[in-house]
Amino acid sequence: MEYTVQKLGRLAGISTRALRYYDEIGILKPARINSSGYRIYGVKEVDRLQQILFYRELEISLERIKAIMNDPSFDLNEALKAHREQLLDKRKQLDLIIANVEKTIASSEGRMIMSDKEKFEGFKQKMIEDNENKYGNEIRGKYGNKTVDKANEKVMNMAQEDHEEAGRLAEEIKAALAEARKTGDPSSETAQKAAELHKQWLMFYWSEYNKEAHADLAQMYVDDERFRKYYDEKHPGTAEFLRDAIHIYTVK
Amino acid sequence: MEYTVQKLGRLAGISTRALRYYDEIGILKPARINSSGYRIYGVKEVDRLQQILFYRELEISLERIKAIMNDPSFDLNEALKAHREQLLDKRKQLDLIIANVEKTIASSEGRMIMSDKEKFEGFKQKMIEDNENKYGNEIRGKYGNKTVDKANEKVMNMAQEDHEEAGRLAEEIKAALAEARKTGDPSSETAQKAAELHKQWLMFYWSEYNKEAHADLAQMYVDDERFRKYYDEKHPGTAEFLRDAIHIYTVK
DNA sequence: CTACACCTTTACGCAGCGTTAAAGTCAACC
DNA sequence: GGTTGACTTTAACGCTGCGTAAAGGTGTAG
Repeated sequence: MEYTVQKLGRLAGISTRALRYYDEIGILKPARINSSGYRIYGVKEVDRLQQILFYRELEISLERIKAIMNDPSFDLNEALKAHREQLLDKRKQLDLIIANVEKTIASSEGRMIMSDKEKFEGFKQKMIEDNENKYGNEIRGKYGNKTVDKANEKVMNMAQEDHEEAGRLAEEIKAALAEARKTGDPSSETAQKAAELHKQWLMFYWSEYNKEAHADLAQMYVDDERFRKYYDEKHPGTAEFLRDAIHIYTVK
Repeated sequence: MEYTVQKLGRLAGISTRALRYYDEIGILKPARINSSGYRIYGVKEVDRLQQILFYRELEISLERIKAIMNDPSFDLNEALKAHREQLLDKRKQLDLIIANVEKTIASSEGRMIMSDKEKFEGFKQKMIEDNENKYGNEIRGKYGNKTVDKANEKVMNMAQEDHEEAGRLAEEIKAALAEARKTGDPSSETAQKAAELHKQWLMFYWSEYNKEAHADLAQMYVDDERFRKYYDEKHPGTAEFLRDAIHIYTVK
């Protein structure tokens, strides 16, 4: 069977330009050139093109493909088996990404909540690791994995309504805190109410309440820049005020 | 948390050049520029970059990503669903290519014949031309579709271990054949053992054994140049010898 | 004060083609 | 045998997503 550029292109699903380019760079030369200068490809070229496409599917550069295929020690069978393995790996990766997209869809429809980390699961990027280490691990080490992990777990699986409810609670806490700060007294009634609200809010994320952990968390709000920023946004010192209120609350 | 180019690059697993490029094309601008002209990125930019990488993994051009992320009426949900469809398509195509590799392996081992069209299955989005293969169709007509198709099906679904086991068997057959050929007698014990091994090997690919089909296949090994080549590689006449041995084996 | 690792802009290079442009070829139908 | 229309050719520039200098400024540790 003989093919002109377009016929081979249609057969293989690539453009005529690509075939001419392959000729140009010497990775796939036609079997012969006819009297009018047309490129004519034969059976061997078809097979070679198939090989090229296999490699290209693995995102190997044409340069390297050429080197590989011109290597006299090139073992077709071995190469094919390697292809199979690599393609199976690729499929696994793809499955991860598909799972990710599905989770993201669920998340965008409010059926699920994703942690930032989850959002990027499936992408080979090592990513946040370094960063996670700086803060995440530090805090984990200090306050224990269980507390943080359980919170994460619950946050991740929490239904949307819960999230909204928690959001309302968070607003209430903010309001109560703003009110309480005017008194300047963390043991005041409003301050203690804020601490109580904070406990309730926490219970959306923690599986079980524990005074010590609550007190530790309050300290974390002061120690960790990101948390502190959240509370101190409008009124500096709020994080510390909340910590004090919670510390009083937890020993009562 | 604030990041310079290199820090953010390390965080996200991309180059500083890429970050400058993203700034240049306006897809990701730093939160601010410090007094020395350094790019400083903040939390929002980190999130945005993660989004960008997410889209990029889905093989969307930066141009489109930019449009997507700048368009306030962009429907995330719709886009995600479209992405999912594309990814599922991609997986289907990948499965086709994997099946293609499996078939090509079978073909290179002489267990199967592929039409030119088949060789590119999975690479093309659409199958357009019916490009008839001289051999494939001929032999299908001659020996029946069922035999060949069933073999294909099984090859495609075959598990890894089976494949390796089959490979070992193929080696055994080769060895037995080489041994048997010395006797020159296809009815000799070693020749019959080779035929028996060949049957076992076949059973990796056929769903059920059938003496007639086995005998037909043996004849095919002689008739078809490509199969014959595989067996005659070292010792011409081996294909015929095997055929004779199998013919004797199948009437026993 | 000196390393040295960072940062900046400018600018050319590269793969793997897509895309004209200008011109020749082939088969079919009139 | 002439025209059409789908094919082919070479030559050349364009595009994306950066890599890779080059030439210089900055930050900080020793």
